[in-house]
Amino acid sequence: MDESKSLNFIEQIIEEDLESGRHSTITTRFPPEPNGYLHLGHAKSICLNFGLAERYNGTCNLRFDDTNPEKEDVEYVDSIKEDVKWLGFNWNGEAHYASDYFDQLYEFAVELIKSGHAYIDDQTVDEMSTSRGTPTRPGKESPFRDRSVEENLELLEGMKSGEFAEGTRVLRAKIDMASPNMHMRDPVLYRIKHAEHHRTGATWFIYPTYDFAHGQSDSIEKVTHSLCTLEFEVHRPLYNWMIETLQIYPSRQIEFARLNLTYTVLSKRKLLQLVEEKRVTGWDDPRMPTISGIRRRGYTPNSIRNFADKIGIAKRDNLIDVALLEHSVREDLNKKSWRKLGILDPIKLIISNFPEDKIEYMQGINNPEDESAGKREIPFSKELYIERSDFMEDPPKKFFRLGPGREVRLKFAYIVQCVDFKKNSQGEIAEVHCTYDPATRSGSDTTGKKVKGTLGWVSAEHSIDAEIRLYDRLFLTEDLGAVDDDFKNHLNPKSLEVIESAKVESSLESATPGDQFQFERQGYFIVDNDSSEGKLVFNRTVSLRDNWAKGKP
RNA sequence: UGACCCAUGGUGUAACGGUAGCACUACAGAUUUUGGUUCUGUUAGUCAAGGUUCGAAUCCUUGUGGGUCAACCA
Repeated sequence: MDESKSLNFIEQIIEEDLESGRHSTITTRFPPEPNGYLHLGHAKSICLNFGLAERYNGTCNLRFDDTNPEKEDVEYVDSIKEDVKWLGFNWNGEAHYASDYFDQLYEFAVELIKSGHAYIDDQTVDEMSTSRGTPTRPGKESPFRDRSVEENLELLEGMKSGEFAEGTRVLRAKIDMASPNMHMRDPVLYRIKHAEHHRTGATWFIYPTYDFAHGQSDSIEKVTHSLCTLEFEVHRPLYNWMIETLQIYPSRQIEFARLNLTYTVLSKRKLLQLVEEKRVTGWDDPRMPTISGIRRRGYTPNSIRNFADKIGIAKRDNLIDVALLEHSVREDLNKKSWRKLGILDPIKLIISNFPEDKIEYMQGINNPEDESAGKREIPFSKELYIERSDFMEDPPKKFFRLGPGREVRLKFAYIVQCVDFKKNSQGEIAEVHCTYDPATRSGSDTTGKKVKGTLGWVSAEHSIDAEIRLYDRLFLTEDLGAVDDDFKNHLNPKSLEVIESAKVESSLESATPGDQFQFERQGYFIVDNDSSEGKLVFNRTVSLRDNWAKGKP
């Protein structure tokens, strides 16, 4: 189908492996630590791992890398599962956990000791840190490095049964303290933690480190291609050392560049700060780049998957323009959303020659991109609301909207001409007075009249009030990776503007949370969960492209 | 001041020794009862210098620039 599409470097590796017969099928995995909410960076990885499995008829596991109990929680496990499902992916079988393998991992540790490849080190954290050396200077071997197998086994057993206090000793691999790769200088394999684990409870007093758990878990699950981000590149020699030394299934680690987005932070640590310091309302604040945030904002699974597709996979560092993300939602929503009329900042428009009590029903096209969406009836009357920005007392030539004497079409309705306007005591426009031409009714216009502008409107009497939350980018700085002061200094103070009483068309009365619409000429909106009986709350997902606003100074 | 990784328009990403293509952005035009959509077009790129070759974005060397690594985090 997409034969013509060029392959990224990982797909090339996979196809080679398939062709050479090295693998007959592939297994990938998405391995989050359940210590926070997933964000767009994870979405890239999810789409990669699950997408590859789909494409090559393989399988993709969901595996929680839960080796650090203090930071982890089931709350995160649940949200991660929900987010993966929301993106439309199904993991193979049940979710897996590194903690499922704690017994096996312990056996591996015993094995390493027996073969002389691991030892218990009693040095303090500081001692170990100094003896590890620096990237430019080799480290020194620990004085405990040559303990006997028996003693090591005994001590490990002691660590396991909780005999020793936290921090008193660790299990280390015996590799090479002079290696130019810091990760090969006798890395820590097990540390003592007398902590409650969200799944294994209090059964363990020792927990494996990432380096001892991750690769082995891949191997246990017979993961063929273990994809991770570039910063793990230096761990690969260790990953392979474990496979060779333990003689276990040879999963292959392949690294790709993580996602960076303009005007966005994608780091669990920083996002956590925003939540904890209440700079946002929570992990699912619609301004957050978390999956739960963008979902609430109105981004669709489809738009995220398309986005992931467009940004590609490579090894070079990148900074993706957030405009590409916005393009992806607009593309998706344009095809699917039903159009509605909604006025964010209303002013009255009164049609002086329209009968006082008359109500006419206009035919509204639900979606010009999809004829099967059909039409709806929209009540039209003498008093309407239009957008404040659609009228100017003294408009420039290129302004295609209303001004004294000017004519515009009211969408799906009549052409009106402005004959007068009134201001309030603050000097703001309060009312615009027009006359309409009955012969210009939409669909049966006999005049052949052409106007430059078409305006949205709602009937004053029939429209319903709504709260609309307009979101803008959370940060003002394009490349937040390049700032050296506190990233929070770059927060956009106007990232949220709440409009308390917008006027929207009456057909929205039955809208429920999660429903998505386009307000014509405005943007895409989703009904928020904060909506209650009689009070709709909309989140603006993204505005429409606006070539007029762009041209203005 | 060591090891490893990376370098293609403004931003991403292809081209696998043989015409540098695609998407986004920007700009211009056409269509339009959304200043939306759609369509057409324009600007714009191989980090540098050497080398190999009939031919180099691609291979080699050197340089330059960027990134990663010194948690009992992942």
